[in-house]
Amino acid sequence: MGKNPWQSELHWRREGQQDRAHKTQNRVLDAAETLFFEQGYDATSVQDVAKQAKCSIGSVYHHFRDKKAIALALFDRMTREFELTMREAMDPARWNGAGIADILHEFIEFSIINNKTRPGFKTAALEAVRLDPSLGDHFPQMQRKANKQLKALLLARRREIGHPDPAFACGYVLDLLIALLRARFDPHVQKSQLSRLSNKKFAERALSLACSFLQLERQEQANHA
Amino acid sequence: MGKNPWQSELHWRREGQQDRAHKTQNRVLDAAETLFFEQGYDATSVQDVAKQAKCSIGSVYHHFRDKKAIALALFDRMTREFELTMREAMDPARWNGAGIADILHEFIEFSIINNKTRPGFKTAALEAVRLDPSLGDHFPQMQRKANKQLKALLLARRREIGHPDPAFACGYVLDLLIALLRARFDPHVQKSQLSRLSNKKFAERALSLACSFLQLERQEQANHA
DNA sequence: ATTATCTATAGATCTATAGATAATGC
DNA sequence: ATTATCTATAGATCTATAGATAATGC
Repeated sequence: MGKNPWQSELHWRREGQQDRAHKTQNRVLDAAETLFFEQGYDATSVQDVAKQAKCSIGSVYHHFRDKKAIALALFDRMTREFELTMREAMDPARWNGAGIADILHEFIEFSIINNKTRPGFKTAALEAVRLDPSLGDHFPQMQRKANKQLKALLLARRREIGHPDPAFACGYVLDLLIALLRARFDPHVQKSQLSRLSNKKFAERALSLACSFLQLERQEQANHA
Repeated sequence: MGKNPWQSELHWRREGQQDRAHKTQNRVLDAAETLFFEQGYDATSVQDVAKQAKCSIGSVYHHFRDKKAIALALFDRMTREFELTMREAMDPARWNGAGIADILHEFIEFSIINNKTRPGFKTAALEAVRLDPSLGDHFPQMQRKANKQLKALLLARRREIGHPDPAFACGYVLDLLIALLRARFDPHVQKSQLSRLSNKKFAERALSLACSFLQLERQEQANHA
């Protein structure tokens, strides 16, 4: 019997020893990412995942303890990617000389791109939490952390802000932008006037709304873009 | 064999002849509304629904052709309720003497209440569309219609609006409010600063944001509330 | 007499495992 | 020698139906 293969760092995924092991695991996760997003976790059978990953169902179960483990490993993979991106993006050094408008502009652009390339992120997170409620705080916490860092970047430039309560205003503006982005990109949401605008126009309007709410004084827009 | 019992107006639901038939059907739909919202359609078995509705699985299948039919009938029931409410709420006669701020205030309050009493509405709609893609436009169309009527109510008061493009501004403001409401009430969304505000504060801020975007001239707020 | 309800179960998945076969890399 | 892959299948649901029993209301 030897040691329990599931007692690795990620207890739900086998620690592969060969090269093809890692490749197969990633193919399985890619397949799951696609299918869980398109059809949902419950409506996707492990057989479906195996087929899409071009391997057998036995192989899937060799690498993942059970179906749930696939979803959890997928969430883990996405989380790592997201945190890596955030660490880079939020580095204060990157933003020397940039104004609030620049930062918000970049945030909007980044979110638009991210929503296109990783449409299944939110779905995967929700599924993971449903399957393992002990994860319940992980995703919100991660987002809250990103929000906090972003807010700090803005507040470091509070001289630009005309709003009487800069701390509140920054938080509110970020919530507002996130809400707008979701309204536009979440496929679960009705198509509205927001989705009829071009990406460019949408970004423009969102930015100008945010700037006017903050009552920015010097509109030093996009001088590094 | 007689005539096909499913060939009624709602082809997925049996036309009940007795009193208890209607009661049972409604109990089944109530059960489905609860369980589909809590666990999702796929994760809920027909057995679960029968148990929650306090009837047998055979009874469920007597009234509904298959599991899918339950979800479609539920969507149908919710849609009818929603349209009825809308018809009343949007009646222009109801709004004689009211200003834009009054209307928006009421819209926000109504949405808050509705989100509490019918949390499963959106979920049910999404499930219905997933099960029968030919319904794909029904829900967005309904929302678009409601939006249009609301927009008309606002535009009938365009004298109050200072924004240079009132038509665009009204559409944008409604999208904005809907996005904010979703960000606050959609359980699928992270808790943010928005959810930490009290309902009253939240409504206040949202309203004031909307009014300032429209550049309302006479702020005749809540003179009938 | 007709309609609604119940119990029991056939048949179709779907998850997960067992055991045989093939590939890897020390 | 060890690790990964495959095929075949046991066992657990879950959907949907058949057929018997009970309630309704003309």
